[in-house]
Amino acid sequence: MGQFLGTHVNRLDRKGRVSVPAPFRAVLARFETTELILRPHHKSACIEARPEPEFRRLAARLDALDSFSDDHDALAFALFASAHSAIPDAEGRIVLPEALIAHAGLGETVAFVGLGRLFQIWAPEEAERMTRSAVQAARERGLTLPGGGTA
Amino acid sequence: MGQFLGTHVNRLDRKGRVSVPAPFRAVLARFETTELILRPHHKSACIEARPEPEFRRLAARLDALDSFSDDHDALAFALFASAHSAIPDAEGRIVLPEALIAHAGLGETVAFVGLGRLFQIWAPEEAERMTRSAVQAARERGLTLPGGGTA
DNA sequence: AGATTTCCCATGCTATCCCATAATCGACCA
DNA sequence: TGGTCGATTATGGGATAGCATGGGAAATCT
Repeated sequence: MGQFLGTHVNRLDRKGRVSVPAPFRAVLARFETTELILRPHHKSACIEARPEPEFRRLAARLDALDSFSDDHDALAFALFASAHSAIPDAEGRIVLPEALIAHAGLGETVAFVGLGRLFQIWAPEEAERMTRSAVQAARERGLTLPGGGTA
Repeated sequence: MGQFLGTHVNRLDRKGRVSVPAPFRAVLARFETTELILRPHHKSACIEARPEPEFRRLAARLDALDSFSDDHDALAFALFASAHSAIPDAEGRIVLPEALIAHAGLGETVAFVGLGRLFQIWAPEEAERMTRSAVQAARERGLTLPGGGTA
């Protein structure tokens, strides 16, 4: 399995630890890393997690910009300043930083939502609401993928 | 045979397992995979199943969209968040996730409906009704296949 | 030293594998 | 052409390994 798929709800314990779903860890291995880069999503109340190589790919796009421009600085801040590194321990758990827990409004349980090359961490209720509205948007607005027929 | 053809009714056991029809497994092999991606259909009460490479083809279209747009996020959610990976075991069975069973309203038996490059899983009664009405709709509305060419 | 974090071990649970049986299909032969 | 045999398929149940989770001990920082 090469991409992050599905929604998995796990428990966030008193120490701020949570098990990364086993299938996600398998995907991580496919990226030939153990390291995850966690960032607060710039719009939504969730944490965005990428395998380190994938994050690197994203960061590489910065190089296209002039390193002395204001745009470059702003983007660099957004990308790096509130990012955290996390490596699952022997049991497959990571600790979520306080700041990110607050940003996502997480409680006792958290939902891991697979999104292909990355995944997000939501409060379970919010994750379900997002999924619902995304599916409905796809249905009503006829959102479809470019370059082809019906999904 | 390179395409999923016909309708096959199999039993869903207490553990949520069901045998993938042997001919379908043969088609899967043609795709050079053992992995299936299962998703709830966004409109109908059924499960949609694709060979992993076929799903990947679909997902690749997302890359055409700006990765920070709202449309991209919504689409990614709709596509990935409720997807499940399934690999037939040595006996050719897969387990259907609880959420998908509920979505499709499945009971003791399930119908596998071949649809070419993908197949769907329905409650048998619904499957029969669908094929009936689909044929009728095609006849009444004079539906034809796009892409022309020889009959 | 106190507090916080990381590592390590223990446990219940669930999904996965494995084997055994039954039913079906197709082939081959008379 | 009808019947029998063989092989593959579908299905059921039990064993096993992996996973999520909780608590405690060692290590680290301040």
